[in-house]
Amino acid sequence: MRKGDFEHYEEPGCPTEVTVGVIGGKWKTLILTYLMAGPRRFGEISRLLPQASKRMLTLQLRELEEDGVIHREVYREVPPKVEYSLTECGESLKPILLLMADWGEKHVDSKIEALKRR
Amino acid sequence: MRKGDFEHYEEPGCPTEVTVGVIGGKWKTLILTYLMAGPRRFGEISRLLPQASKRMLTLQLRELEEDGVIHREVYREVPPKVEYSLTECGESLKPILLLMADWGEKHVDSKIEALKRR
DNA sequence: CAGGATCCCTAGGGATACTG
DNA sequence: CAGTATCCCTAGGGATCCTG
Repeated sequence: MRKGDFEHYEEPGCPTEVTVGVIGGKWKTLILTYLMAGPRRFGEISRLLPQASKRMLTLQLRELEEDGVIHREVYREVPPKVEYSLTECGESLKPILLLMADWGEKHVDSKIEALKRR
Repeated sequence: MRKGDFEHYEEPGCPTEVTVGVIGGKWKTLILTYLMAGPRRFGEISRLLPQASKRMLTLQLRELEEDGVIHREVYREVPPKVEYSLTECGESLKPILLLMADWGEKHVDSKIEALKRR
């Protein structure tokens, strides 16, 4: 089991915990958002998220894969090529991801103000 | 500015980053979800999230407050009483929170299976 | 009751080097 | 290109004690 992650699933708790467990990682929501537009190669995702190291990106992608929301397709070529895409389960997250993009767009200004205040 | 948090807001990036910045903390989504039902006292939230220490809860609540999604009402009584509630801005997150609860409910079983596999 | 302040530790994650 | 493997460090967070 992933450490600290949903360790008490015997007790129901709140269903939201499940969703947070899947998309709650540091970069996961952003990765999934970018994948909504279609499959992306590792390097593309890396360039879209310059703040995330390749190491972290790999780890987050592995967990998303384990949770069944993204698919990893390896093309055995030289040089190697790997494409990540949303699974059907991942597609079912679209409504959430789209609402999050909407909300962010509407509140970007006040968030920037909040950050400057600190 | 909060460390590591949206440090490059000069460059637009993805709007979703804003939303993740606000609700992306370890316990924030859960806190907000519980507050949807109405105001809650600190102790109540703490009991709803036994895994979170009081210290962490306080920190997360402060950030949610700074971001303007929750309101902190202090009743000057003995013993002290503090109630947290969603602001109007926080209420606007409801559609997202409700979708997340839905998604979690539908995928709780497969998530448990994924966890057992590890 | 609802935190604030300190001390302290570990595991999350960066940097670098290497490989199929 | 798309990772994996190591080393290494720091800051995130637990535990404890204190207070308005």
